[in-house]
Amino acid sequence: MENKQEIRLRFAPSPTGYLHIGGARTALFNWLYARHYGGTFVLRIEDTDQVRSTQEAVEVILEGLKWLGLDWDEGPEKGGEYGPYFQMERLPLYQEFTQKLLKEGKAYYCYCTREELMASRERQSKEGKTPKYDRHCLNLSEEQRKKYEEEGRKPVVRLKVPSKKVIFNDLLRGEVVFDSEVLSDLVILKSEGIPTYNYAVVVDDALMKISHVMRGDDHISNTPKQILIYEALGFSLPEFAHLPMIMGPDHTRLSKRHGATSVVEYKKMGYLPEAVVNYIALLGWSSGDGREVFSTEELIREFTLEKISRHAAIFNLEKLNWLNNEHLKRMSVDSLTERLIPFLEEANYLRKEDLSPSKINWLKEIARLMQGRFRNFSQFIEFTDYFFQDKIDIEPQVWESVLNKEGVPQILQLLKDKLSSLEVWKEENIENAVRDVASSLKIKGGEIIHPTRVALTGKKIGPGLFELMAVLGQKKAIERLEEALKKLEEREK
RNA sequence: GGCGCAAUCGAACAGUGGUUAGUUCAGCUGGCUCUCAAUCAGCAAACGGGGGUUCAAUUCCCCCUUGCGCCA
Repeated sequence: MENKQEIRLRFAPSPTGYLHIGGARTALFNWLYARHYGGTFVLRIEDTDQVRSTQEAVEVILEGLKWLGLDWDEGPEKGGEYGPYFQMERLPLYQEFTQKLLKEGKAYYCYCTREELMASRERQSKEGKTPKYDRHCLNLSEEQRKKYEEEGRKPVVRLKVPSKKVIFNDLLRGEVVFDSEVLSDLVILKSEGIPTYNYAVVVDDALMKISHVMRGDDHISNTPKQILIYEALGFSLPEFAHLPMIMGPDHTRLSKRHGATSVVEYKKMGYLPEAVVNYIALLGWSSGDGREVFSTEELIREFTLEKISRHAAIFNLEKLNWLNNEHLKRMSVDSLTERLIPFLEEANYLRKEDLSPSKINWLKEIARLMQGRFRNFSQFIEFTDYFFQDKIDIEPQVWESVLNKEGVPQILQLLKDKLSSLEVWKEENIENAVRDVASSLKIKGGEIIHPTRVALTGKKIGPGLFELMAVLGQKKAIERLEEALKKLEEREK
């Protein structure tokens, strides 16, 4: 009890692509656990797949983690006392432990070629057995070894797998039992001296003193192999917890087919990182009391293993949209405005150098009007174009259904005159003006408000008209009314 | 094919050996005479099947099915 083990978790992605939603969720749960218990979060890059690993992928993964706010205590760009944190820089370590296993007779060189292995496998299948390595090279004589070497064969190293039941306790699922009889003598070091996945993971997790291995449940079947390696190496076992997977709406593994699966794409689309974190936390975890909107700090506080579910979850964009909106609503107008600016620039709605204090105040007004009325910043851009562009487009359908109607020209004409004469352009005065026009024409407010909104914004929906007009400004409002009147007149002819 | 993991409304989660099986998203209906993508109210919607154990099973056990994964 006295030397209570330090809590250390890790996220160990392969840099063969972007950081996808599933990987992000695994990273998040490890990070949350580490942060909740005051442990250490390690990032390790598993780049032993030399064909598919790229430097760009490393960068994109780091970018994704940083954007989500999942900071690591040890790993790339940070270092740490258990480095290096790239597996390709750890090759000598794997060699060292392989030599040890070889010396102890727990592993052996295997010179079998692919063809020989396939032939053996086929033979076994024919006999109705489950194919596994036939241990042809287990007890090679020096002579035979030399002969193979002379033939130019490059050996792999295999672990001599003892016959036994491998039992481990999964923190989420309880006892899981595998019979090692179904396992072949697995390759731990490939002929080029590169470790296999299962071997590198074990050496690294052990050397990096990882206390809890938390990963997707697609690794459950790898766990017995890894345990055998731990045992051969004489390392003590970490705790294991296998998280349920995240699937696409068609219940298949999340992939490009399902649209945006890269975390960075959500950044581009204008989702808040804290909302994405909140959402993926909800994929497999719950507070138990029905609350769903959590800040990242709250997640750290509340996160425990007991509340993780065991079955696969399906990624649902609708719910992310809702959650993003909830986070948006909880934001101050100031920080909302700040987050908006990069997207406004991207859309060419403004330039950074034009950001005067008065312009920023105006942006804040727009943000205040729109807060809660959009799901992500891309949508904000789409919904607010009329504030930023000189000309607006009115969809033919909208034009027909709202503006191209009997009485509308008269209404807009009257309103335009009335608004032109307004000396103080503020919400209250605008509302009075509109209501006056309505009562002088003996029509309901809505009959004037709807066509006016379309004339000014090109949209049938949006913020309350009077506050919208106040922010839009007198000049633009009148110009657009004129524009609409002109077009209506042309239609008449 | 072998082995493993899982199974509650369309989706995400709660929950219980006896409950009108709950919440959120989406859907639908209605209110808000200023629209909805805002907001409020309401409706609909689930314990995969079969055996046990038990007075009683959605809940515990077994089998099947289905889904997913790993290996081949």
